[in-house]
Amino acid sequence: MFVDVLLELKNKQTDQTYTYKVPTSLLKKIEIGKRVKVPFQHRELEGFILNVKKKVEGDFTIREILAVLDEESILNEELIKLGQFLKNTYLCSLSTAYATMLPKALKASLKSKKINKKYEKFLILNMPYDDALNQAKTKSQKEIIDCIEASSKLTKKEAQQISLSSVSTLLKKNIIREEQEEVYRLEDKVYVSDEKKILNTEQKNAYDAILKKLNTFHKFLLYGITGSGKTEVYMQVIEEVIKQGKTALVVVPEISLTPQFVYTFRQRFSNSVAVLHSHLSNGERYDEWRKIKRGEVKIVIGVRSAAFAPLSHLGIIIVDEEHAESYKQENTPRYNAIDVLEYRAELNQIPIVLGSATPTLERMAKSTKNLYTRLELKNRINHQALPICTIVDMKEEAKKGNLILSDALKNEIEGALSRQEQVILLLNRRGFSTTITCSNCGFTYKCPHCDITLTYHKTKNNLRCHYCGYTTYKKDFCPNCKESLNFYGYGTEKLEQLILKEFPDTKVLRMDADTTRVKNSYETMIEKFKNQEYDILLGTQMISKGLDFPKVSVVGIINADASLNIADFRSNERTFSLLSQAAGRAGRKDTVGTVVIQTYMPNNFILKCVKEQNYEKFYQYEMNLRKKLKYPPFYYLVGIKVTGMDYDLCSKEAVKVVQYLKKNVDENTIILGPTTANVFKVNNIYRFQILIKYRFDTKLMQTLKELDSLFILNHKIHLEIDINPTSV
DNA sequence: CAATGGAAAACC
DNA sequence: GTTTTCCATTGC
Repeated sequence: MFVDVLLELKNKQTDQTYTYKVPTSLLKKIEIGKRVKVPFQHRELEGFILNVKKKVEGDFTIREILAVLDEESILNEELIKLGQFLKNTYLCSLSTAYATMLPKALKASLKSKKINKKYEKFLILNMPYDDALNQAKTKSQKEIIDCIEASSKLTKKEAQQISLSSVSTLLKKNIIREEQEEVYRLEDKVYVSDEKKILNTEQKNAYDAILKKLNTFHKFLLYGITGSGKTEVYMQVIEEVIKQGKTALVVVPEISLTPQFVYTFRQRFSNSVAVLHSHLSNGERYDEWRKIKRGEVKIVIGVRSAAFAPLSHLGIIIVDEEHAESYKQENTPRYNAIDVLEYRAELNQIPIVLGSATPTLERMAKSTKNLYTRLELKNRINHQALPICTIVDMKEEAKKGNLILSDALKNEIEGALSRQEQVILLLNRRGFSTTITCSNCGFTYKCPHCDITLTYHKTKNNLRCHYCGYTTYKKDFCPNCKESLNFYGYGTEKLEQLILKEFPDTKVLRMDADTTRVKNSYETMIEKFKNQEYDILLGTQMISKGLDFPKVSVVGIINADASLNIADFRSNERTFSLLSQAAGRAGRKDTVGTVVIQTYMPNNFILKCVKEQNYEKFYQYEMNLRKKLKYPPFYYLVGIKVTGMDYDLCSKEAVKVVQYLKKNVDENTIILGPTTANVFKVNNIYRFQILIKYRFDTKLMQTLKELDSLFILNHKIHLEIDINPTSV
């Protein structure tokens, strides 16, 4: 018997299976999807069995498998197909695909130590209770025996808390023995059960429409404004799916910031929920993965990577906040979780529901062509009023000397604070000031490795590059001419300082990449703000996703222009969605919220749409623009980055890539570039980019594959192909 | 004509 | 990914 093994080398050169012979001793253990240890040149490597066969063709020496590493198969038929899907769609190697799909604990890593299953030791009586009690000498020994008898499983840890020495005495005398059992690292908490809510007409219609399509592959777009009760629709559909003996996969943009969402599910479905998010340790993630694999849970809630959760008997897939950009992975494999999930829905012949208050233009457009069935929730449950939105002209404010905080926003903050309500301020830039320049000689602090100015962080009094992490210390005077330095631009640190100056007695919580580095700090901060330990929450856009605080009545957008001015075809969409989401959060329970948007472009059309909360208007405007500029949903995009340490070589190769493409793609396909990337040097690596726009091109995929293979062996130039990039 | 070094190919 | 092979250049 022979097996085809995919080695754990993520190199594209070795992206093929190698054939090994199975020694008779291991014949019984052989199964597709298990990992094996094999000899490869002078080393031992791990790999997956992808095929079992009786005959071998081809001219090469065959070596034998050394060991089978798994008791149960890791990759089932569906996961194997998902890996191939990733490879074919995003042009990555198969081993990279599987490495992305599986928990890191399953990878053979030489550097970090291996992550194993966790075991807990339990104590068990070695003889009848009465005999044990008779043999016990001391009071604490008797107490331990009592405890073992009383509880079905007493852990060694618990017993040792009574008396460490007694435990060891009892063990030595063989009165008790210890046994170990595999345990999961994340404890299951007990939740108060939550009653299912009665759906309103709109929700009921959506619910009915989805139920009608259970057990068929069907795509839904659930377009419901914030507070319209999408979650309740999801939950009741899932309830029905579980009743039919199937499972559900729910994908969300970021769990740490939506504890409420998970909490509600746990209340309703108690322990049949597994959660996969980015803040789990490798061990915890491995445990959750095994729970899912073993069929111990009915529902999985997770972020992007949960698209690969090994659930069997899938009955429904739900993607919440469909417009979120975190569904696209920005490094290899550059997959989009929604594409993967749609493929999975098709494989399983089940419905997929994509929900959003501000759907992406692509999906909204497809729903008008009935490629998605659109379900609409136009009203907020309980008919809560939408927040009042004000646009403040910062040009006018600047004349008054208000560069960061407008009078209008200051008044709103004051009002909210006096009513014991909370405030959220959004500023999408961390640090204190973005540029430090000498007005005398023009010196500016710049990163020596990147094409970017350094951001000053006052709390640590250092200057940092937000691209490569380079850090240096600030001198008090210009290092060039000894004159004094000027600070330009502002970030969250400066805003925090200003707020504390303006409102001295308030408690301000700053959340950005700098304050949330420690594990669980997101969760604790969000929890503390919710418990009203703070009055004002300020932070970068990490706080804009899925915020749900009943006591927040004022949301301030400090610099709305920052996201509008980004040179990217999606910046309008991003801004509209970001501001609408933030606005939707203000005043959710009984208060009418206020949103203040500060801008230097008060007449901007997108901002007006936000103010009116008019998605339709935004949609029409933006679709027009996209059509004119030949962007999605009218054209598909492929981005290519040519990078390398040698500027000239890089530039030459980028030109060659364009020439190659022009020769080998359909004549209607548009190829733009090469141009230098936005930040043309990062970490001393120069970056050129090429953009492909196409509608139909039967040759393109094949051409891209060939192009990719041309650069596999080139160590000086790196080529990265991004299929359907979310930004350019 | 051997020694050296970097690129390409092979690895089952 | 590491090791082996190949080939051209360099050194004496």
